Amino acid sequence: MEEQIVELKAAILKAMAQPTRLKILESLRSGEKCICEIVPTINGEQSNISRHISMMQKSHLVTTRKEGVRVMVNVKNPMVFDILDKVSTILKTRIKEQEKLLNQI
Amino acid sequence: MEEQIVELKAAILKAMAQPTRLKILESLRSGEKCICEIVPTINGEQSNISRHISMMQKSHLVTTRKEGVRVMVNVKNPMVFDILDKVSTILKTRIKEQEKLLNQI
DNA sequence: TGAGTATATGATTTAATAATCATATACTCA
DNA sequence: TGAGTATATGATTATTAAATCATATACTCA
Repeated sequence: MEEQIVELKAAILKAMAQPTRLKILESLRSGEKCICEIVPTINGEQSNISRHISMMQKSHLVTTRKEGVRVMVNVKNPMVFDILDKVSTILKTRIKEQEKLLNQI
Repeated sequence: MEEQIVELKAAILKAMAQPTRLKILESLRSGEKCICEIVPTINGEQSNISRHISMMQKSHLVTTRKEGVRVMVNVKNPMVFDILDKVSTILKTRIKEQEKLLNQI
């Protein structure tokens, strides 16, 4: 696989691989939200969330549009949620395995 | 969603979100490989690859076992490949869209 | 127009990452 | 046992990331 492609793929994953950004994405499962709604939902700092959204926009993970003074954010490709679901499943599987090991003691 | 859970999910994604680690994972699609095989396959530096594999092991993404002097590596949960596939699809979709825009010029 | 609300961004600090070189460790087999 | 191969790791360097505070910008509406 070519270097450029690998880097583009890594960038997509990287844009998801951060707690604050994960929370933002999860909060967008229900659809488009303005930043002013996301901030209290995930209980974050406005400037920090603004930066993370700007980062995800540059990574083509979310789209934004202005509505008056507000900035509406949406996930560009819903397949992102499929990835988040898979990550959840991987985590659940892992925790179940750890529980099994514990029960053997 | 609880902070701990979000951090665990982010850690899983982070373990994938790096070009060298992506290459290592891709090289493991065909199954278990020793590090000495991975190094020339992805054309990387031994010490660097060793560190990345150690990192992915700590993140529970891969498992390793010793076979003589060799260390055999395998992806722990094949669902990781599903995620990589989705990332590919997202990237392809994006590039197709960009092509469409170009054709409008 | 001016107050109020929403968002962006400069500056700073702290921490984490990735790569590289050199070297140590561990195992195998002649 | 000793050479050769495979892997790990300490030390270093350079880069990037994340959070925070303060402030700037932009839009709306009374």
